Amino acid sequence: MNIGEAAKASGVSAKMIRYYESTGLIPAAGRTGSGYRVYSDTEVQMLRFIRRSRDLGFPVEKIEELLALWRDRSRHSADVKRLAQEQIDGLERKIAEMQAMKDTLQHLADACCGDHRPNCPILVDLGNGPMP
Amino acid sequence: MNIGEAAKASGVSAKMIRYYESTGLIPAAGRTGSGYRVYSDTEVQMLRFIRRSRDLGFPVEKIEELLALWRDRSRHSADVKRLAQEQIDGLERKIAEMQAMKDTLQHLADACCGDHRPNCPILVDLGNGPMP
DNA sequence: GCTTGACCTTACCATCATGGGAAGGCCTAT
DNA sequence: ATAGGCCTTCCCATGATGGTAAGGTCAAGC
Repeated sequence: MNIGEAAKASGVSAKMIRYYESTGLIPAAGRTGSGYRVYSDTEVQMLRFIRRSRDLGFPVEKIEELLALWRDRSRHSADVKRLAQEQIDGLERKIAEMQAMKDTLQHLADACCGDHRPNCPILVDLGNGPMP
Repeated sequence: MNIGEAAKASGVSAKMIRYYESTGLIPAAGRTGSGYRVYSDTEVQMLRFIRRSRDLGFPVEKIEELLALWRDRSRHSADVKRLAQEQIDGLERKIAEMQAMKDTLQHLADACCGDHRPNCPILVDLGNGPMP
């Protein structure tokens, strides 16, 4: 399989496959005589693992740890669960932060009549609102 | 007021004030004879407006529009409300996305016993889970 | 065997908002 | 006068991804 086929099969773009190789997240792929990268099913599975982990929001740094555990047949599932829980907690924090922004904005937007007049509580808040 | 004082008074770091000036988000500040930037209360208020807008998640690009409306005394509040609503919608989308990630992870973590054994449904999912 | 088009390679640039640091100048209090 | 704290500009880094350009390769059709 060349890089384009591996990309289609894994859902990771060719560009990103090369990037992951350059940063050491995945080992350097084999090459044909003319320099094309070659991928086996095993390597494609690893790429799918990475893709799925990215889809769940794990940063590449954490995926490195996940991959190490994946390969380690004597891993403790507690270590995997801990990484997952940390990710859940991080998501929770970001969600709460964005929900707070959204609530504030919704409150302001509700108070704005949104017509042709210049009068606007949203702008008033942005100009005079609470300081950090 | 010099840049350090303006930073303290507005909550925007000196670094970012210079950056906003370099990108044209704010007009170039006046200078003392020796080249120090000088800020008036009006300019500090504009910086606070920016800071508050950033805290509500607006990208700088949108803040440019908000600032223009802020200065425009014949604005239509409908335009402000539209910007706010777009921001609310964007936040909503990101929240939903992250909530879906979190739910999936929670489900997987709940199924992982998290002990010393290597057996782990989280890794199984990452390796074989749904394709994009 | 030659052309064509699709693919591969590397290398560089851009994003977006922010921080870090270096090298050098200015200002104020002692 | 000197020390330390502020200012200036300039350059680099982040994180994950996309774009583009210049050049090599492969496979299919003629």
